[in-house]
Amino acid sequence: MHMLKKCRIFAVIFGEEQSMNQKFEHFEPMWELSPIWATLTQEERERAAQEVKIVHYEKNEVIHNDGDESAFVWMLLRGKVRIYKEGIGQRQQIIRLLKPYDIFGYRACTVNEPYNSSASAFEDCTVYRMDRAFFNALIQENGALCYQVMLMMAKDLAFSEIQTVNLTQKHIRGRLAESLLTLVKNYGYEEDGNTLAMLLPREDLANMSNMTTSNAIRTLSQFAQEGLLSIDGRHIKILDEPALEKISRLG
Amino acid sequence: MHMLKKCRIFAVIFGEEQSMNQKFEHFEPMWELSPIWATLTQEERERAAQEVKIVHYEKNEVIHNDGDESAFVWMLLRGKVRIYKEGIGQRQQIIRLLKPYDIFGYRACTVNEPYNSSASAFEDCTVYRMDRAFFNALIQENGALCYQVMLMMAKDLAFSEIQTVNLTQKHIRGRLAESLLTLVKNYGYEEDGNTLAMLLPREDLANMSNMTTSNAIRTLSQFAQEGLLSIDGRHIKILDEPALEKISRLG
DNA sequence: GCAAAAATGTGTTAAAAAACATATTTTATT
DNA sequence: AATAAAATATGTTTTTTAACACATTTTTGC
Repeated sequence: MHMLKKCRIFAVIFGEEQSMNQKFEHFEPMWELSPIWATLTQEERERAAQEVKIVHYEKNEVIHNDGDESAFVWMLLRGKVRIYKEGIGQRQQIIRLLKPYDIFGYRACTVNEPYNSSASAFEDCTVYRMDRAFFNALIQENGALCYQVMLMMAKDLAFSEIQTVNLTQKHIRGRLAESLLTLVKNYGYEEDGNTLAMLLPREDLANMSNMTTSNAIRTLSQFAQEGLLSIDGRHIKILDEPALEKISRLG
Repeated sequence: MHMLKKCRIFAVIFGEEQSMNQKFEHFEPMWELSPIWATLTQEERERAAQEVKIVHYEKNEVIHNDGDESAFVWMLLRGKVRIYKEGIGQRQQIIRLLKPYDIFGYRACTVNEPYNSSASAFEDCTVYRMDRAFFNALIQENGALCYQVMLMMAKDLAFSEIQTVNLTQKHIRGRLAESLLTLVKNYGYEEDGNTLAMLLPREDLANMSNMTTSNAIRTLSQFAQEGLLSIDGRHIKILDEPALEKISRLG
């Protein structure tokens, strides 16, 4: 589907001004960006400053593939990422969507197994990236970090089990309403207070909701006709969230 | 569906002969039954011997309910347990099936959240049961245990994500074949080498495979007609595992 | 800015699976 | 052992959703 392009790797910059003539954004050190890494000791932070790299991915670039030997753990800094699995006949199921400071790729690394899903960039992204060996060394030596990672996994597991039932038992309208509400919860609204702060193609909405693209388009139009939301290209204004919640709940 | 009956609680017996006049089975201490608990220190083992109770559940008894405040972590000793979620219109989705020495209820306890699924006994069961507070104290003080629990969660998470795609994208035949193979993997065969060592009603097979009971019955009959398996009531003989794998793989 | 490609929108048809109906067999209860 | 209840089996109908077709609009790459 999307081609794998060479990603650009830069040395990590923890607050320092860099001397190269390239233009960089500035990012806080990772232990300030997530409670997971706040558990690192001073010594571990120093090692992290050496080990962790900043990497950029272009829009639609594949970050890792289902079945690839796990090699890295990432924390998203800028942009949005989709985690998905290819199912039968190239239909892809989006498992979850990431926003800045979300961590991904970590499950496969903890068990030294291949990734069991793929990740690709919705838009141009910047991440912190660390080697599997470094991550594993940290979780094995630092109990507080291991505990935090376990809690993160517990959240992901709960979401996945709920998702299984949502996707298998709800009807099309319920599944789409559910996905829209998940997007609201994840990315929130623009300043106007009701436009989804996430522009995504209907195909991705379909892949989140376990339906064909045609049905995502059709059902979204229906919702618009019913006054639950309004559509302006990929800009979706949610007009009646309680009604969407009801549709989602009743299947 | 199934009534909640009062469960019978006995003091834990770690290898000692018990003096009461009731008939007990003998179980090894839990640190000999699972690598998870092998991480316990001597001091923790002594506390566990005090804290952990043996509990019995009758066939079809509910062990915990989706939404209940989490209170216990269990390790199955004898019998089989189904973990499931009620979906739309009382249709239940079996999330996974447990066999002796499997641990359950632990995810909700780690995050102090309500259970997000229900558990009930397929047949008369015996378990080791510990309080949430005790379990949480252990994983917070014992890094090796926390690491083991995290690994277990990583396995459950991988299974759940694979399951989501299986259940949403495969057709009925693929889903049923998949479930049968999961049963084989989990419970194995009787001594004859091809009779599934798990007698379960068609309704449960349907609930594992995201289909109606009628369709589970019908599709199973079809498989029998095609010579992939043979049916004798609830005894299922798998005759052509590679063919089932092919059906499962192709959806 | 223009051409090509991709995405959106909408109607129609076909396939899959649920819902329903009902008979038969098995299991549980008294 | 007799009866009731539950589970199994199977055919028919209806609903849901995918598949297909094609027009229109939007985006992308040069």
